[in-house]
Amino acid sequence: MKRAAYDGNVPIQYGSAMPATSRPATILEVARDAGVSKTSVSRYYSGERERLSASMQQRIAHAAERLGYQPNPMARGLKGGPSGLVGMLVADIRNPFSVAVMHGVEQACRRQGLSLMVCNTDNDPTLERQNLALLTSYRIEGLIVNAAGRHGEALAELAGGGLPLVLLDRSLEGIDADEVGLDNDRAIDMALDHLTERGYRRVLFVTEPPARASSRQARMARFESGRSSRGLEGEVLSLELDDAASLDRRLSAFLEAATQQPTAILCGNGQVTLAVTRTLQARRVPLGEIGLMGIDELDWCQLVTPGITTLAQPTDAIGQAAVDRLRARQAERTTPEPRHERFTPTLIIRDSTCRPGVDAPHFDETRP
Amino acid sequence: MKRAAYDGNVPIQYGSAMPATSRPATILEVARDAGVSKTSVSRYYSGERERLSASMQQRIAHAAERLGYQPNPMARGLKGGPSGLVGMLVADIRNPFSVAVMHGVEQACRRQGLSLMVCNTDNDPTLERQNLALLTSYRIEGLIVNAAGRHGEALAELAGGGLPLVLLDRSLEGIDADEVGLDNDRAIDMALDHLTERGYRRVLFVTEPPARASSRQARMARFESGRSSRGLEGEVLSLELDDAASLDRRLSAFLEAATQQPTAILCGNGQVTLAVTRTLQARRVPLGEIGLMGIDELDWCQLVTPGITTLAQPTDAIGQAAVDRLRARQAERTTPEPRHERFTPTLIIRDSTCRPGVDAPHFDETRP
DNA sequence: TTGTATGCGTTATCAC
DNA sequence: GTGATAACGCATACAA
Repeated sequence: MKRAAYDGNVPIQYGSAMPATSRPATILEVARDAGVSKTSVSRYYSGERERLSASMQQRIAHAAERLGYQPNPMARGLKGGPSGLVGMLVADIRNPFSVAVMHGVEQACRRQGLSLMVCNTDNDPTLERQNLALLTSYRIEGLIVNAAGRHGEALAELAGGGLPLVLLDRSLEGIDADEVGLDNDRAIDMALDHLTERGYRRVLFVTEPPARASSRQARMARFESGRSSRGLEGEVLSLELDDAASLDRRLSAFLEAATQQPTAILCGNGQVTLAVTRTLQARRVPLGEIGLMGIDELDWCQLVTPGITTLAQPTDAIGQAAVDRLRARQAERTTPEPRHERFTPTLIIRDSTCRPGVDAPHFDETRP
Repeated sequence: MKRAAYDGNVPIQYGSAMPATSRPATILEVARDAGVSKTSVSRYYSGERERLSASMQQRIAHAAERLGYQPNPMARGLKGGPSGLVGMLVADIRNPFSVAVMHGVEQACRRQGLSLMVCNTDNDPTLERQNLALLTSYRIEGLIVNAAGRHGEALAELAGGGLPLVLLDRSLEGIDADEVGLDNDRAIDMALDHLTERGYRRVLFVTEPPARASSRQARMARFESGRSSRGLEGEVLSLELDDAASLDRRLSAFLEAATQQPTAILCGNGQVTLAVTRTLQARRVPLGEIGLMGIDELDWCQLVTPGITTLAQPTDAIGQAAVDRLRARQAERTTPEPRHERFTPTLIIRDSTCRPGVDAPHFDETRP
């Protein structure tokens, strides 16, 4: 059934590329305007441009520009074609590390001609499920997950259903998916080596509860084994960061314990570093004399006197790798062996790990 | 406008309910399984549930759950129905302020049963245009923009075409859109009042180049008028933040100028505060003696000795207001008078604006 | 209350 | 090379 609006006289003379109506132009309108069939226009936009005659290409290009035509991804998606969409599930959008990786993912997607659809779960399993449903409903071609990881079943099913899946900074049992993230063992080793070298003999590892995140477990486990193998004293402190009072109490208890050993604190991630630094400052704890070191580099780590030593993750590379894995999975029809890609952090030494009178203050290269 | 499909009344179940095939179930399959027509299933999910008999509701619900059915938003969108999608254009996803507002927007959307699609433009006009095309191609029902604002034409066209548009922290000439953001005049006044009260008589306002962002212009203009009306000395320093050397040079020139007046620096936004703080620390400038104050509250402002005084924006409220404006525009068919919503910041006083020997050190309530 | 028929914009399968 | 036509999954007038 033809509608009058489509018959013949498509309005003319738009200066710029602007649709006639508020509604975007359709492939049919372009076809009419160019005097060709829908099929040809479709071919023009579906990578079969070479199979069209030069004159037809001209006409289509011209008409499309005049009408401001732009293929409708909805309609494309309906037909089951590639959506050009990659989904990403982020546990906490306000976490700078997540944002940094997201930025890397986004850049990589752009280079591949893909669009990224990000969903924040706010660490809420319900939201995680809803967002998962939303993403799949848009027929994403791949999914990058950096979320709590309850409901592994849902993810497992998606992966089993053939959706390329990459786990970021997480691993999930029984899931056939690629993993990309920090080399946690290496990171902890680097941290312990550095602290040992600086003369600290007693170390507290502070982490958020590891139950829900495998990377936290990995770091914690490596810390324990690495600490004892190096003959260091110390322990692990695992708690929710929103409970500032508890953190203060337990941190103080550790620091005030009767011991002569030089003491340091190692923070399991950036959020922990923030919370711990707050507490230490409130207690007027002298940084350096009490060592402080964190995983994840943040804007302010060089600003807090005397500068906080960190292990910086290569976030852009991690994001890029995640997208690469997705593409690789997409290319091979056969599901390959799940592959794990682990990145080595960069040690940024500042004076929070410089004991006064023992080492000469380190020159902070990141300082202007 | 009905939007029953995603209002949360329909639990989306993974795990127990999963289609046999990897491809999601369609409305037709549910209809078959339940022994009813497509239409009835459609009605069930389109807010006309009450008009169906109880037994039919039962059968549909059961079948849908068994098959893991979930309406396909692509197909829905094709028919021109409400997409349930709100778009957001962000200039810089790594800017904590933008992320904070985004989080507020997201929460508000969730409460309204809307989904949010965020696009980062990385301050790149080309990307801005591409992302704009992407968003519109998904038939978003409203657009929240916090981006550079070149290509105002494209936005103007969209708004003219009836797309509800909200400008965040920006205004664009000749655009008929709502605006939500900080009350810039009030913020600057509060800052100048505070600095004056603390005895500073000479103030430098540091801002990124205001050409592309109206809020920067507004703050700058108000600063100039407010400064002179208060009889304060000072000037405006406008520069790109990536040029650290230039910032260092010009900042030093200002501070070292021969004058007896107590001097302070006011930072136009969080990014500026970060860059300026870096420079001051490198120069070993004593904060407080030289006043420092910033617009935007950041994680680390309380950590940098002796704590940086800031004006905190109510980011959640701003995000919520943006979505509210969108809904209001959506409701009224007639385009109402563009409305501007301006929020008052909260002054968080720390010791970077406490001159030694003049005021007793302020007790920082944000410190534990 | 429930079902039938049609169109939304696109791509794939044919035919010419 | 190019074009007609049938799906794709859903919503909606319209019919019963």
